[in-house]
Amino acid sequence: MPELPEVETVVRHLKPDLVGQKILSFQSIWPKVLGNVHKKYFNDVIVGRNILDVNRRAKFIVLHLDNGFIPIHLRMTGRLYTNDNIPTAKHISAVFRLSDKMLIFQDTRKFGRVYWYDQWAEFDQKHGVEPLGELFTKNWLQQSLQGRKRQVKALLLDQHIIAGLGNIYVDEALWSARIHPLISSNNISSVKSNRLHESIKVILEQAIAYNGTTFINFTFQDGVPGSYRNQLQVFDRKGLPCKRCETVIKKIKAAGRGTYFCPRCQKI
DNA sequence: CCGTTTGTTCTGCC
DNA sequence: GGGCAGAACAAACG
Repeated sequence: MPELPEVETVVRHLKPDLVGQKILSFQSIWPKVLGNVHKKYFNDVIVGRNILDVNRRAKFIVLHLDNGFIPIHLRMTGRLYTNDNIPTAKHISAVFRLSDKMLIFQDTRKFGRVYWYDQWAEFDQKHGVEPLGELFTKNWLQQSLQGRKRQVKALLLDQHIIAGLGNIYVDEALWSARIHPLISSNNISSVKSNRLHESIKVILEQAIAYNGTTFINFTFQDGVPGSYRNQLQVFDRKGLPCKRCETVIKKIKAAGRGTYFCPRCQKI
């Protein structure tokens, strides 16, 4: 379940491998892998094009071509990696044949999708503010919370508002800022809002530094796994003592997701 | 069969 | 009609 730090990690690993490569062919193994474009058109528009850059927007890995953009969403179980040969692994959704390697999209549950946009703005405007970008200020967060009456966890998971946070890092950030996941966003004080702002930034930056968390069995091509799992303070700690006050961590449903919090540190 | 996962899409309520 | 909550959905697995 890759979130912002995991997608960022994938991008940083793939970028040197992909920039400068030419797309020779594209093969969709899983018929529904293309999200917003037909196979024939996609083939026509990308074959022979060069990869100029690779970056991240929200939870998308974006290949920048000289005539448009290929955003790839991993959803829950997607993996993107390069390989010298045609892959023999199971659950391959798609393969890009490049100048001197293969780009493999492997996805056990097949929720992941590949998209096509010829205009950056059309893709970009679908997503909210980047929590590590310049627009994510203390003021912005405070107004975004104050101006709505939504459960704060649901608000933070809403990709149209903030782009890139998922279940794990929302729970971590709310614990760190001592905010109950179900509190209505307009009832969050400016002190807590500022604390949340800081928590989100620090947690995401640290998770990136650790190459992310959430790939349970994930290793990169060079065998390095994401190790932020060892830094988690509250997620997946149901029944264990809070690391701040030793109260037993509870698990509830919030925004339809399993949600971990400390009932003493995070009061409504 | 059920629960779990993400983000989109829908339905229904106020 | 907007804002919101919650359910359904796409798929696979244990």
